[in-house]
Amino acid sequence: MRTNFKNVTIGVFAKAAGVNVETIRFYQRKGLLSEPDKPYGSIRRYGEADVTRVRFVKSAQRLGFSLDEIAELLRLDDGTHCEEASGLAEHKLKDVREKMADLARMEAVLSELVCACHSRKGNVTCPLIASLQDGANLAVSVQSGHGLTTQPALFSEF
Amino acid sequence: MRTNFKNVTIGVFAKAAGVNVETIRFYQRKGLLSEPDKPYGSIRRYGEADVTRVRFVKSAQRLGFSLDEIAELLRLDDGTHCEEASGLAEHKLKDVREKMADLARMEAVLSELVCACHSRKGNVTCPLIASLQDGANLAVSVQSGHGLTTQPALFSEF
DNA sequence: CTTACTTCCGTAGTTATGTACGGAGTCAAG
DNA sequence: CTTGACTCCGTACATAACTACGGAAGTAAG
Ligand SMILES: [Zn+2]
Ligand SMILES: [Zn+2]
Ligand SMILES: [Zn+2]
Ligand SMILES: [Zn+2]
Repeated sequence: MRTNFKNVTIGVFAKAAGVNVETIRFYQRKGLLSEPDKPYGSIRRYGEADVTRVRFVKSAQRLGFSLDEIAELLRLDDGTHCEEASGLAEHKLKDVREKMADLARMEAVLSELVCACHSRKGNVTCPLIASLQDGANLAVSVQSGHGLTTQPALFSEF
Repeated sequence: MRTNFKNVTIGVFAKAAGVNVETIRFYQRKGLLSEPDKPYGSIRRYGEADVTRVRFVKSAQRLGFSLDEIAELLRLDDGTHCEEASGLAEHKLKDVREKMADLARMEAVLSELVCACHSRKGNVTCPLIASLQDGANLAVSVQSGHGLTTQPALFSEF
């Protein structure tokens, strides 16, 4: 294993974790990472556990968890709260599926518009622009609940 | 038709368009909406065309276009630029499909984790938390190109 | 004419996730 | 002992799309 760190400085640690030094300090401010003590003077030293923690954050982030939600997951870090953890994951899974449905709707409308654009014959006006003007068939109506970063709160208001 | 507005004030206009007054003014600053003149004094008056314009913006937004991209679409508003318009829509469609693939990957990993959590027997540690710790099977690796609002730049850095 | 509601305009705040900057202190090499 | 790289810390900036605020001025009702 090359991940055998002990008492390294923040620069080495950040590089090992694959993030910016400023990101480390930002996570510390957010409480996602603890600020270790300074054993040899006035500089903090980091170890393997810290790299693991950053890896945790980044893994969860890839699954769509926000930093606040990750903080919540980290409070279950001892692994004895299977119920709570899987509850969070199920909630997130629901969010992911809702977002997928939203995107499927967008996909349908967009591909239809592109198709209409390509097949216009002597038409004067672009069908795509025309559709956006009246917005008739564009009632995409994204869910926009909590969860994954979405388009800004889009309720179908017409 | 109840959409027969003429010379209404910004408050009525905003309500008719289904947005906040401040949103109107924000769109004007961004150049998405023009600031009409003040025929009867020192207050601007709005008409049906303005409502149509806001509807355009909101429709395009529902399809995943950003305000900057919508400004671009609005420059093709005369409908004589079918090529350019469909080009933009095709690009956006590509973005939407990439995002769908990203979410499909997240869905797979998340549902697997939830399943593992539910089927753990006498296991001491929660499989979900454990997986996040080492991040082995979590190489979700979201595309994170330009386009739809996504998770913050997630490249698989391990 | 007064009161209450709008409008106008500029500026500042919000949220999420970082990134960057500036100055002071620290550490190791030469 | 000096130089250069690094760390520490607080603060400011970046992005997108709004949202809110404050004060002056206009407008409508009574
Ligand atoms: Zn579990
Ligand atoms: Zn949710
Ligand atoms: Zn077209
Ligand atoms: Zn793109």
